Amino acid sequence: MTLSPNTFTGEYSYSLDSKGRVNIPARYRQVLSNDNKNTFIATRGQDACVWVYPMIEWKKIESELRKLSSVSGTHRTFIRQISRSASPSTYDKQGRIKINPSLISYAGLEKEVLIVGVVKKIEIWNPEILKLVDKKNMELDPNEFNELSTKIVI
Amino acid sequence: MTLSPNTFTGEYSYSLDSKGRVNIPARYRQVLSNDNKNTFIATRGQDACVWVYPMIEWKKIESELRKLSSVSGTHRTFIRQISRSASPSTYDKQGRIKINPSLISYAGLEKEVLIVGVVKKIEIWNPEILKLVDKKNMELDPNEFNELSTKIVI
DNA sequence: TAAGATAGTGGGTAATAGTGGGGAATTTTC
DNA sequence: GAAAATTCCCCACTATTACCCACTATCTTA
Repeated sequence: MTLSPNTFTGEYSYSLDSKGRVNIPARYRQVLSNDNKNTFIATRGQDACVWVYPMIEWKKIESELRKLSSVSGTHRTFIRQISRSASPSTYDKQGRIKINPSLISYAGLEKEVLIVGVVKKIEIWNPEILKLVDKKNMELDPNEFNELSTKIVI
Repeated sequence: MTLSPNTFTGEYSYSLDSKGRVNIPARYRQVLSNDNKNTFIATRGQDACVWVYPMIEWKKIESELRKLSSVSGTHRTFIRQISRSASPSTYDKQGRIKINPSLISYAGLEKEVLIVGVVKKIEIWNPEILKLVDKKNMELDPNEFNELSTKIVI
């Protein structure tokens, strides 16, 4: 039952408690490689959700950001936008990480929360919002979908 | 919870006290390598904010300055600008550094202050001003921005 | 199907982090 | 050289966080 390390699939319904903690599904914790030091980085998703990277994966992004130059205004803005919402959290004895308040409000999270594994990272959604976003996307980009399907064979 | 040394992410809301002191977030102090000797260098940002470098990172900038002839004209001007207003500050027992009055007025800082980790350095903003700057930047170069994000963010 | 093990949820408490201010030491100014 | 101002170091209070324990639900295995 050992899948590829640091690879997340499947979805789970968990709860966000009053202290802003969410459980990372046991299966996700089990596939984490040791060099992650039980640590994830939570940040704003492109969609209205929270993206959670295992530490190793985030470091790749970080090293790309380091290569950008502060001489360029666009680069500065870009670095700031990505970096400002990123905060690390090591999971506790019960397997929970802390999501900070600004991320919770960005993603509109309430008590019931949907955790979705999207291969390299994990998404945390308000299930209501995901339902809406899904619906909209399906209507919007049937073409892009077709295009994708020629590239990726399942 | 040990991420890369001397790397700053996330944002924090702190206050600038009547003596011109701001707290450096505990998490930032924790990732500092020892050779920084608890010292930061505060200087004018390219945007309307204060840039705060850990000492080690600042030394790299100084060495760029010494190699002036080998870098481009813009780069040279850039380095000179930030170098001339730079002043070091070692944080006190409570983790605060002193920001000198000319920097405070340059960045338009008031009591409430936003501290943003931008990977190699730290920015200190008046939150109102950052909001305006953000808005302007987003409108300015959406294309380059998207290009960057497809390359770097996964 | 019973019993042990594992997983998820909630909450209390000790330790840490942030804020404000006092007073000694040092520098500046007249 | 004395007074004033500034800087630096320390202490104290409060809010927040991280850590720990306990309970329940679910899954596994005999």
